[in-house]
Amino acid sequence: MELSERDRKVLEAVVTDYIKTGEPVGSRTISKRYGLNVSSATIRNVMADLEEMGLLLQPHTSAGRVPTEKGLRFYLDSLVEFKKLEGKDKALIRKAFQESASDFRELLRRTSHVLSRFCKQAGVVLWPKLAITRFKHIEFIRIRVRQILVILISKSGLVRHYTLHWDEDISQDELDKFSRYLNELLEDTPLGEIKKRVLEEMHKEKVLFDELYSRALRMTQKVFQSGFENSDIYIEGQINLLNNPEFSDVERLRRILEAFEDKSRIIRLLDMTLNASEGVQIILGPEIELKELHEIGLISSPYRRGDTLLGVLGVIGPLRMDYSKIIPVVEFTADLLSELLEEPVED
Amino acid sequence: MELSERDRKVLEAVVTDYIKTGEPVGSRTISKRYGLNVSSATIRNVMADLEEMGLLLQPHTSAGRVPTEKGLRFYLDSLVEFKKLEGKDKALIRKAFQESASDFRELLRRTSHVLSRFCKQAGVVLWPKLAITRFKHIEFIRIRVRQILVILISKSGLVRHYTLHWDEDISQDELDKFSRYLNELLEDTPLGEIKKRVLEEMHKEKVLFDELYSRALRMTQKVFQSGFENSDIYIEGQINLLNNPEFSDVERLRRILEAFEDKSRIIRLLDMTLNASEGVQIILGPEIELKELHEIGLISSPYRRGDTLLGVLGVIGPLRMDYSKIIPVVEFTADLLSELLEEPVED
DNA sequence: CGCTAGCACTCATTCCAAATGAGTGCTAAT
DNA sequence: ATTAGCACTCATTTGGAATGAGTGCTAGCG
Repeated sequence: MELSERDRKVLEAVVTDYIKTGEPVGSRTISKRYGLNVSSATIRNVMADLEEMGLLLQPHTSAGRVPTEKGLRFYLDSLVEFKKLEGKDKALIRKAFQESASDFRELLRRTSHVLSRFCKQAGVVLWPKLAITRFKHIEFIRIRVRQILVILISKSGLVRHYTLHWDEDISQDELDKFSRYLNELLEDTPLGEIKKRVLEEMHKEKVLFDELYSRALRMTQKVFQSGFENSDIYIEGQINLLNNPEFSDVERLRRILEAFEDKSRIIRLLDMTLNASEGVQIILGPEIELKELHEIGLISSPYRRGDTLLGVLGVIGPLRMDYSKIIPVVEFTADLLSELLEEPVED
Repeated sequence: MELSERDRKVLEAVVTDYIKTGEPVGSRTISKRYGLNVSSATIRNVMADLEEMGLLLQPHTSAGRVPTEKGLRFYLDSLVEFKKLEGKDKALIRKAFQESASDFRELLRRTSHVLSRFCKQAGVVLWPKLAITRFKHIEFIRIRVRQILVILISKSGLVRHYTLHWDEDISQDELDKFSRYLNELLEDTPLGEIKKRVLEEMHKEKVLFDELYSRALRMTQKVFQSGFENSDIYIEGQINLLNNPEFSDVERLRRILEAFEDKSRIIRLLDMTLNASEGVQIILGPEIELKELHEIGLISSPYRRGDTLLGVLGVIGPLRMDYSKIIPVVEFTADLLSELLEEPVED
């Protein structure tokens, strides 16, 4: 597929105009408004070529052209020109963050909020996987007979808790001993390695013959098997999607919102982009197999603390959205969040 | 306002039919389908009377009648006949609960889910106010310089946490002393009374001259001032609202969803019903001053543990919803949840 | 006097055919 | 290679007629 300079210009014009208006765009519009200095007839010929290549498509004879998914992808990969984020906007985003206390949760929620507000679409943030953070503290609280509240705190201040049902009753005193033992044993262990670490420990002599230790370890094992696996996300600004004319059809809208209702699907989607690569990524609905998400696009970027990737943030909207503006916003926000999460040196 | 038996029957018929179809209902429909054994002309006369009283209303000449808010209220207060919940349905609801582990959060989330599924509207559950539960445990974890993670656990197993910024750095050792002291001091105190309790303690002699104690208390004071106030809710099944033809208009839908986006408004609404009275309550949008909620109705009931009201659960939908079915479901679910929360005697 | 059959009237909705206009593909001329 | 010109397509708009659900009113009946 070789495109001449002019072909590319026309494709870009079509995509740009389509993104702006949402309507099929005709040859006359392009020749008049996009400064190619050729007549509409010429544009028509070019457009016919592009259609043959599968980059454009006519909803019906005698309508203008609309980019296909392939056309969009081409545009994104090699044509899109980012609008530079103005200092003013940067300042605004910065300011939106300053309002929030630096509680971790609050920070992430804020992030999804900022994204949704600045991009006028749904903003989404994937929580860090517990597995990548390090152990700080564990606490067992006896809530009632055979029911134990387990609280796990990671070094970075993430808190998870979970109610454990145990088949014999254990006194709070004994549970306190559990915590003391485990807090020492597991100090600073990456949470992903806890299971391994516990297994190792279980085979040590001092544990094999000590009822308390081995109980504590068995409990830990159970906790990490079931309780703390799942990630979570924040989605905010779903209403913004209503502004997109493509979703003013209730049936379509329902399909989208249904996909959002079951967060696990979005989580899987974001997970994909987490492991994939650096920097801003764009996923177009039709490119993936999840058919509920057929009509949406995702612009995402990982955020990090220091060298470790923590999670992903991004913007979800219709396929037709203002990529040239949103991409820089997502990129900037990811950088900013990473910066805010940076461990203060003094620690 | 005196209504004859026949008037009431007609009103009931109009409301019932309107709830079923969503269309203005005409005199002929009523005379044929609701067994009043009078002709449509008679019904017309009655309807004209009801309209004069402000219970019905004609969207335009030559349309059928629609109940006004006043009419709806009258229907709810004295006409509605509940469909008894079939044993089958009860069993289904019970079963839906059994799938969930008895983690408190999980239970409440489940509840909102069940409500939304069985009523085909949005289900909502208001978390217990912390203030009404009792103190179980507090823990301070030093996350980094001058940043302390505070974790509060109530007797019933609710967990709240919150990052505190303190103006001097405190070692983990000292923080541990704080917790030990406070855990003993505050054992079983109702959380609503903590501030008072702390103030009292601050004036005791042993505290006045002990730097550690007084610091711990000051910290507690700050924590309870800012951190743990706000309630939370679960809302699920918002998509169900899309099924209601009255919300297929995108503009209306947006107004509703906007109200949901900012949860605090719904919280206030639910709060109102918490303190108001016993049993199932119904709030019609137009009756309250929150104008974003003008077009919705709320059917709610408090849930409890033993004798203390914990929170509220309910169903949010359009004004036109199937009250005769939803009311029993809400009632039953509230009872069931209360039952599930009942403290086991052995504890 | 309450009820009802009948009729004229209203008005939102549906239907349909004609008009509109945006946009195309093709051809012939430059 | 480009473009002006033209015939053609087809979704959308427009407006007037037909439809039909429902009403209010009147006159007659038991």
